[in-house]
Amino acid sequence: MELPKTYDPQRAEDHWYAVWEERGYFHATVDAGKRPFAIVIPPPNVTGELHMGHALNNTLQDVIIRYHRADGKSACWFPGMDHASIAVHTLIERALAKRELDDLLRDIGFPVPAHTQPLTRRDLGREAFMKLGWAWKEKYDGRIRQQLRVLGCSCDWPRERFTMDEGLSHAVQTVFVRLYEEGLIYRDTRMVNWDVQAQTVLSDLEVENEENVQGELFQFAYPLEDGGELVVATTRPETMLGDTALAVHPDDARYKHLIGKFAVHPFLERRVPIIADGQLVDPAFGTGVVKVTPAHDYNDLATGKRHNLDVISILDFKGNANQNAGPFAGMERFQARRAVKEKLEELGLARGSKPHLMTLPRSQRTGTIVEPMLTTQWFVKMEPLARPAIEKVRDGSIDFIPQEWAKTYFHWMENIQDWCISRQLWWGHRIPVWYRKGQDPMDPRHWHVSTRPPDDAEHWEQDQDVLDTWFSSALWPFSIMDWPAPSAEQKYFYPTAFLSTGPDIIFFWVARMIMMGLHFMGEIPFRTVFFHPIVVDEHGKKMSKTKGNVIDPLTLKDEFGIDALRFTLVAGTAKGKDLRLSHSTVDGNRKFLNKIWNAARFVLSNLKGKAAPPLDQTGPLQLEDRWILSRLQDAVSQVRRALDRYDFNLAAGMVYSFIWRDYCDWYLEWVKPRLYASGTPDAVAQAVLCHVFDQILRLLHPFTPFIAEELWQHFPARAPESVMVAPFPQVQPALADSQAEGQMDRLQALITAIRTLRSELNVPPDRPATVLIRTEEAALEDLVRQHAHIFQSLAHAAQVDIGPQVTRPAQAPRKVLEFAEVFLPLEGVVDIAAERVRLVQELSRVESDLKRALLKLENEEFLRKAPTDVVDKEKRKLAEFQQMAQRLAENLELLGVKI
RNA sequence: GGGCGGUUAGCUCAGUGGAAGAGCAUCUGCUUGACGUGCAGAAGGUCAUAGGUUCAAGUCCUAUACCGCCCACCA
Repeated sequence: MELPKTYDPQRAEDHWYAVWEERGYFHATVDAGKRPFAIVIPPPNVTGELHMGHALNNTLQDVIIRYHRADGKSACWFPGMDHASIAVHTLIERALAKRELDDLLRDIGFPVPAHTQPLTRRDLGREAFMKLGWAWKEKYDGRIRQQLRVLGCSCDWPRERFTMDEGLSHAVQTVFVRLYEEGLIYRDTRMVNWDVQAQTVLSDLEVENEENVQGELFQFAYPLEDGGELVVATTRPETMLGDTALAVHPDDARYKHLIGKFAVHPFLERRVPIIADGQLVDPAFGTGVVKVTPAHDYNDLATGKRHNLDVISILDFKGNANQNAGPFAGMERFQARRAVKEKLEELGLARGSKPHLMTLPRSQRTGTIVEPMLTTQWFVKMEPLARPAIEKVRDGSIDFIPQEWAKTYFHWMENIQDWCISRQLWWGHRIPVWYRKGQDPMDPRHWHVSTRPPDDAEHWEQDQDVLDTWFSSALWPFSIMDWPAPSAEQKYFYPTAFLSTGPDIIFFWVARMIMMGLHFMGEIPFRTVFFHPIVVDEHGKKMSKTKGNVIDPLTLKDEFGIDALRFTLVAGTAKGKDLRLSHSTVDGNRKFLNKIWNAARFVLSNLKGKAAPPLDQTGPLQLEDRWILSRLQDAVSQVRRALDRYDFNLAAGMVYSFIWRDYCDWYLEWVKPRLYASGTPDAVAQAVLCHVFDQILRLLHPFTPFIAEELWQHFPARAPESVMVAPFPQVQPALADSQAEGQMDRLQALITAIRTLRSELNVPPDRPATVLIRTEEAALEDLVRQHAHIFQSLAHAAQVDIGPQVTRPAQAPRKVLEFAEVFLPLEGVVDIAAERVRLVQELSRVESDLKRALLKLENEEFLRKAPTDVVDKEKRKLAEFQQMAQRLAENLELLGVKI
């Protein structure tokens, strides 16, 4: 039963998770006798690696779910994973190109070519690619699952779902069909963001703008039909191959006479009209002439529509110049740009260039520069969905924490654009639309939109595209509960209680879940959304692979234990602040866990292997017993309050300070004499020690479940059989004892004063001394007399003389408190000069406080306008300061200082 | 170009309009029989700046500066 001297996390962590899971502690059922509390996990990408952000987010969810489970609710954490359509595509295609997937390809029976050339998804074909996707998924999804277990996440594993499961796919199709039938899904040809590498469209959100890129504004001249030239400026010279107009401002005197005339395209057989457009053209920018390329620019397309211009696309879907590019056809887009510039130079049409700061749109996944491209896609009309979703956050039905994110949400939702949901990919939910062969695919009369293929399938062709990954994510809170079929889970667990996620996906995911939940369930998907902080390194820099400052959670587990990491993450989760993580902070919390471990050793060694009797069956409580029990009530109430408000850092901080400061530093030290002094340990002290420690383990369990369980199991007569099923502590008002706290405060202040004197004067702590305490308070006198033994054990006071009659020794270190003066008469250790300096400093501090209080109380406005309790408090303070100042002055006089 | 945060001790952060706080780190003592992964004590702050509201401002308001993050199709 003897515990080792230090805590070894590895053993406990490897052992307990399996036990908990096997006993079914993570499983929650629909139970009318309990209140529900559900969390749905933000499904990790199936091919992903668990990084620090996951560790944080899942730890926070685990803390909350364990807390509510222990508090008697049917607490269900729904786990699952996301198929991550485009992310998986990118990974697989990259691996195919490097020929890293040959083994997997053989596994699925694909004839792997003998050569070692890069492979693409098109080499495989759709069917083989899907097989490969599933094989990939099977290979990697276990890794995530395992990593969540290592973190201690108490997920209800039998409920695990995958976004491409049959059931969830059915939910996706159902939603698509219903939205289509409601007119909220439509097909349209418009300009979209095109990723030339993945060769698919992207939604606006999947485009990341790289700011302040140094580019150039290139100028060149268009020859005019009637002679002369018009100089334009552009950052993308190659698009001139698709120019179908030159635009000037209608009021621009320089060009007014040219409106309606034509320029001649330098390379292509084309007359380019000169048009007037006040919307497009800012006369002050560049040359005041804009080349118009409707096929490759949003503004130009709008201009083209206003003026009925031709739309000539010059790029294919791979980003190469197409047949419309004349002599440049076949060139890669940037090669074409260089070639066009060279050609213009050659023809003497180049008119120089200027450096130009610009913003480059890049694909979130592939990093490639996104091309605006005119294509046909499926869209969701968002505005009608957004309206009720805005309302539910505005009226407080859904809480955002921190609140500030609501503003971001409103801003986006109120300006919401339609959502492009089709993707030219294979891995994902195929769009449930069939087009009748031989008919116009743009004509809805020849469409079959249904969760099931048409009966005469041979006459139809299904849409080739899949849906945006986030389309299925948006349904997650109810699709995992078997929707559209009815289920007891939906009735019981929906709306879920809590969603924790990163603020980076507020639009991608949170907003869309709210919209879809309201639309299809008629009810919000969750009551609270918690946006966790970004984990940054110790210098406040974002962790990134390229910076090389990434900290791997599993490495930290090996080094410090997962509980230490968990506690660090929770303690660092302050609202609105980044979470700075460093090895040293985790190490600090490892020390905290070791401290708890040793407190347990102490308690255990004093129980002598027997269970302590319950509190109410022992004798009367001592002051310190009443005090620690009272402090416990405060800790329990504050931890609960903090967790209820999702103030994670405050909850962890409270646990930390109660255990270390109150329980270990004061209480354990205080009761030692009761345990050691006489032959038999004091049963009351044992009972209190044990009771409080039992409560500590329960408080600790949501944060650091492994060490909590390991210690729980070491206690004799533990009940119940696991800390996981032990009820979370509740406040017992009867144990709150402000009198005990007040008395302990005074005793502690006196003890601290003696220690300070010793320390400042380098009196060895073990050198016994007589302590003199001068006070006018009779009650304090009694209190101190009763606890003389404590002054002995905690302050090495051989003897304590107390009372109003105590005389101030002239040659003794002294400390002045609000309610007493403490003297430590020790021969040969007094440095009178230093003593004077200290007292003078203290006096000046007190006097400045005194002055401030006096000024306030002399202010008639204050007396008239401030509430009476504030005025009374100020008066009390003034009296205290006056008394302290007087005592200090007297003591100084005794040391020969004239005031 | 808009919007949103943040700025309190060396670091990480609390802080309800009514005496500026904690934990790390630092310094000084301590092999006190749970723990040196520890104990005790100390030092350390014009609460970013400037105005304003108030009897009273770290806290509320307005600007400014710096840092960070979003959103936006300016050639």
